[in-house]
Amino acid sequence: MNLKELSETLGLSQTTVSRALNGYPEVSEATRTRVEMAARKFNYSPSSRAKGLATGKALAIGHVIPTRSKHEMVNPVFGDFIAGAGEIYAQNGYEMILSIVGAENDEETVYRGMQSRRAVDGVVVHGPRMADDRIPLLNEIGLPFVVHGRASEISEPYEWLDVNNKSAFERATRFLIDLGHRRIALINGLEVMDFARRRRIGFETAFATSNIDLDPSLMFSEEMTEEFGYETTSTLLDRADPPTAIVASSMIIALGARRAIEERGLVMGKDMSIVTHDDMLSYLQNGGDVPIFTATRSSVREAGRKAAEMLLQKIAEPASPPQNILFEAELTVGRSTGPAPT
Amino acid sequence: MNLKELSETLGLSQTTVSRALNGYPEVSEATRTRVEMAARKFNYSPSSRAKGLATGKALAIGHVIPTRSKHEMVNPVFGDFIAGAGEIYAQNGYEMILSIVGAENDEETVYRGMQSRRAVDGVVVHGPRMADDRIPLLNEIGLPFVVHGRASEISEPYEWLDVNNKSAFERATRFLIDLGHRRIALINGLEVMDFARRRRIGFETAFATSNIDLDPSLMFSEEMTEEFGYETTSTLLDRADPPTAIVASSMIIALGARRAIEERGLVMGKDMSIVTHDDMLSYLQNGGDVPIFTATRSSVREAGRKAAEMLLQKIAEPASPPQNILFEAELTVGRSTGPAPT
DNA sequence: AAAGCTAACCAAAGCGCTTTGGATGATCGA
DNA sequence: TCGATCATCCAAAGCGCTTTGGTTAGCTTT
Repeated sequence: MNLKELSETLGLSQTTVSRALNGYPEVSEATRTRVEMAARKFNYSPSSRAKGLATGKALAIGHVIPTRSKHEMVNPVFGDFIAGAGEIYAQNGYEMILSIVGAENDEETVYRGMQSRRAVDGVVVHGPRMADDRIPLLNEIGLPFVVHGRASEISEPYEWLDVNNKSAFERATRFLIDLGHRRIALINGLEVMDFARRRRIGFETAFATSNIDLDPSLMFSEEMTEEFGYETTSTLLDRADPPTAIVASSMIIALGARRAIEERGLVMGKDMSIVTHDDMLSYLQNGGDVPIFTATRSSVREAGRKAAEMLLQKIAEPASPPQNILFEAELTVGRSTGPAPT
Repeated sequence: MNLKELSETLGLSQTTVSRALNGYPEVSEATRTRVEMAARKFNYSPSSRAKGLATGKALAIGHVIPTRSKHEMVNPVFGDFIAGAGEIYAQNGYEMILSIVGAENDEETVYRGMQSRRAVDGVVVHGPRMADDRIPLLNEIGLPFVVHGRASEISEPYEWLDVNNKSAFERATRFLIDLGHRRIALINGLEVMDFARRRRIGFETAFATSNIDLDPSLMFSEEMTEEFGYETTSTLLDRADPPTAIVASSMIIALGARRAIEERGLVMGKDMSIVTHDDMLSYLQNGGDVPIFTATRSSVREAGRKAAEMLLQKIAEPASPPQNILFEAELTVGRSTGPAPT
């Protein structure tokens, strides 16, 4: 069923039917309801391609997911993020177009392609890296975008929302210091990723402001897998001078760390304290009345919702100045931390 | 830059330019290369909406992700699956449209909407349930689809690809039985999900064919979270008659189980054996020279690739009979299993 | 009662592409 | 040399919508 057929069935012009369906005022209420009933009855919805062509809008948002790391890893955070964003798109009649891109040089092609094919009205940039070249690119080609995270070393203005990674990790570290810990390890994500760098800086700042020396050999940076958490913690525990606490950059890492700890018959929160960042993923709930892990938490699903809202607003008002939102993570105390063993 | 402008720049008709770009023969090689160069130079690609309107194809595939479970959980498997599918779409000039749907009654609306808006040429059905009503629906409205998994109790033919869950779990269970285990627990996903039921049947079959009684109080079925694996295993270990082995339905569950085991100072593979199903997710590698977990493994990313290929082929040849593919999982032995303690 | 409004509708153009149905000149067979 | 065949190219229609620029009939004004 298309517009023409529907309007013929109703004995009306396409114009009137279109206007009735789109809520224009120059249509009597009587005919409007008549049209709406018919549309429902025949299960008519306007072809999105035709509508897009006529209006010049794509009514779609692109999400480009980079997987250019060693293992072509799809960041587990991503599922929950787009679930959040998807809610907002659905409410506003937008579609979500996903593009998974592996090799580095393809990235520019994908964005330019989306733009020149007019496939999307805007994009969400995932996993920003330091000095990320996607930001100047998108600004240049004039495709509206919002970044989930930030890119250091980029001075031009752009729209982003981020967790305050630095302050979160500074507070997490200080929390451990206050518990008497002095040798604290950081098991972080890859430092090409902007968030990882900010977290390290937060970690270092806590030491600096507490006038405690930090041992650089306790800082690790790799892709955030369970294996990495396990291996690193194992190595740490086998050292002559193991740390008494660990700050981990993700639940997955923390799970690996816990495995190494418990494998040795040690007790988390007693022999070794852990604070982790928790993205509050739906299948990795840090649950219980008292959470397992002490964690800096910030819902990535909520971030997805917010990012989508920002982008839709930017598209509606392209001239408005770029918005920036900084979430503050909350530090929730669980059972994985305790005073430093004496 | 659009077709009209490009053709004017070249001093050619739109027809010729279009044909040159789409590889039609009635264009001289000389002009074809001239056109291609110009297209590249001006970064021209045809508007996907206009192209879609003109050809009647959407050049897009829909993925509808249900999250109607308790925690609105996004199945972690899904990220890797679409990464696989995305590769194939990219190679064939298709776009992937994602729709996350929460409430049950919305599901039909989403599919019908995609169909009547002509937004997609086909869809991939995720997470099939028993007697899944999406299958008759899609057959009825004539939207090409392929199911990742199967739906029992549905007799009409449809296109699917699946892991042989029954045989995998039967083999896993028999493997434990051969090691001398008699009391074996099953920690499974929700049984509304078709795969979970098939796995239980495989589990039961192994017992039946070995003439061993199985204790129904050792079978558990819930959403597959780390917490569920942990709580269930904890309860099991605290029983007077704990099992000596566990068959787990996902790595996430297995991680929870391991936590419960090691928390009690027990050793996995000695005091308690675990076999898990491993979807080979990129961030949950069951790595090492000898894998940590003995597992039935089957790459969900590969499944995504295959599903995409099947669907594109179905779209190209709608009249062809539905294809069905059954992957056989491999059983790889890791360190989580050993002979039953005497 | 004529002029002016307004409410309600409509015909047709246009969005950017593909495709049908020619047109044109060059080449070829006889 | 002349019609036939090819190789190239093109004008225009059509995909399904929105939107511009009307028209028409019924009411107010004065």
